[in-house]
Amino acid sequence: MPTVSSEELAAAAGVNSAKLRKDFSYLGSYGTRGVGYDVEYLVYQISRELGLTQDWPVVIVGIGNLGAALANYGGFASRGFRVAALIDADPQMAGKPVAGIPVQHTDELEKIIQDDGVSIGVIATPAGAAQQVCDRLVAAGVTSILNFAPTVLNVPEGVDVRKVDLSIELQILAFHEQRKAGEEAAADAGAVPPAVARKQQPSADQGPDGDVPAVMPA
Amino acid sequence: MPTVSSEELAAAAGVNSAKLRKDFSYLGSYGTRGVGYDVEYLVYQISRELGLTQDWPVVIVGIGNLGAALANYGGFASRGFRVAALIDADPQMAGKPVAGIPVQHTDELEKIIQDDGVSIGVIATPAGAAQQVCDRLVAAGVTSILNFAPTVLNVPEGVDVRKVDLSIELQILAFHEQRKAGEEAAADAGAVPPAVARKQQPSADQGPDGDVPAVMPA
DNA sequence: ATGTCTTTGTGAACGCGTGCACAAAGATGG
DNA sequence: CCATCTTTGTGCACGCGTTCACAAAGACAT
Repeated sequence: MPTVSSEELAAAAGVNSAKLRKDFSYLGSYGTRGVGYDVEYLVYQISRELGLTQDWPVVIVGIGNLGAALANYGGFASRGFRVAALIDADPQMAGKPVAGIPVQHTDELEKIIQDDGVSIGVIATPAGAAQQVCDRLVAAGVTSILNFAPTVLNVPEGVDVRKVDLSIELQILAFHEQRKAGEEAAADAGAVPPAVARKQQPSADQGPDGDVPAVMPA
Repeated sequence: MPTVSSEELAAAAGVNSAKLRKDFSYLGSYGTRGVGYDVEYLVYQISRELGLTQDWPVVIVGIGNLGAALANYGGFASRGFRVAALIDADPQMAGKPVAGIPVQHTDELEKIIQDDGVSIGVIATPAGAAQQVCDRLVAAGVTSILNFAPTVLNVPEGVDVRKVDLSIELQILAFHEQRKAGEEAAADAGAVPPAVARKQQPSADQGPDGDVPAVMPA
């Protein structure tokens, strides 16, 4: 029976082994003292907890460059996601296959969602259309939305929205870049405030978004 | 002179006003007691600190659907980013304009980076090509890389890498979705461990990635 | 000038997650 | 069956960020 110790896993992931064990302990006692964790069993338990064993049908609305890129993205299937439908407002797109899936017109949106029991929607439309699409998704029964449009969406209670702003990642890189450049100049007495000064961790940890202030101008 | 109080800003951003003031204080004392912050001045100071006032030339390597989507993305220009070049390995792409910018062949990579003094590179290639592209970017002088390919990149010390995995965001939504569905069933005595149980904050805070365990199987 | 009122900037307390360190558990060998 | 060795699971302490609460500062009216 192939096993791993928390120490091995921690080293591979670049985290502390105690933290890893404590995290696992929240899922239950799946390890064997003196031996470690049964790899196969552990993978199954974590997969189950994260929802990877379930089938998640998703719809992608807005089949422009980004929508097409998402439809072609290979990483979804292996994580339990299934592209149930591609939807676009342009009648010209209707029927045209993208990533092997025929694009359907926005008129079909409600029907698709209800028929397939879709609870997760991806919005890759222009900013102007996002809120409207969002409202229709929610009305049709979607309760989780991944938003790529540069707009803040208003949703009723109980609906989750995650916003992906591609420029924010660049922003963070530029922020560090700037700091690299000004490092010598700013080296004199505390010119760099503590909360902003810390650079990334020694280990491979890109630390969510933490090193950049939360508020920023449009 | 248009001003805002920390209280107003905090309410708009959904954060605590004290935290906001403390954050601002790291940048300096830009407020006026009894009045608030001069909007224009504050925006300028924050922009400058974040590097928005600088010009950041970036190159995008790999002009598939995703690369094209990035090239067309409007949010870059307003944040100080300028697409210096689009690069692709396919000779067929060379010269073809995407988002008004002609695509150049990978052979030109080093020259472009050095000529334009590019320090930020975006990798939107297939996974197989990513490390190779990365190495060339770094060798040519790039010190910050935004990686969309589903691979972990190896880079020398001093080079920043941020990885964007589009499926992780879906993962997080599915995780919450699963919890919503199983909520009634799991309502009995502590079936949901504390660290995993907490849902999103009362205020509009999608909280980086915090509510999902850091380690997960491939 | 003096007083009042608003809002900042920050010292201090609180809370939470991380890491340490160790006892308990189980495997393995004699 | 006992001793030893490995590795888990976790109580506890530390550190850091968030929040509270208030004194200081400045605007504005009288």
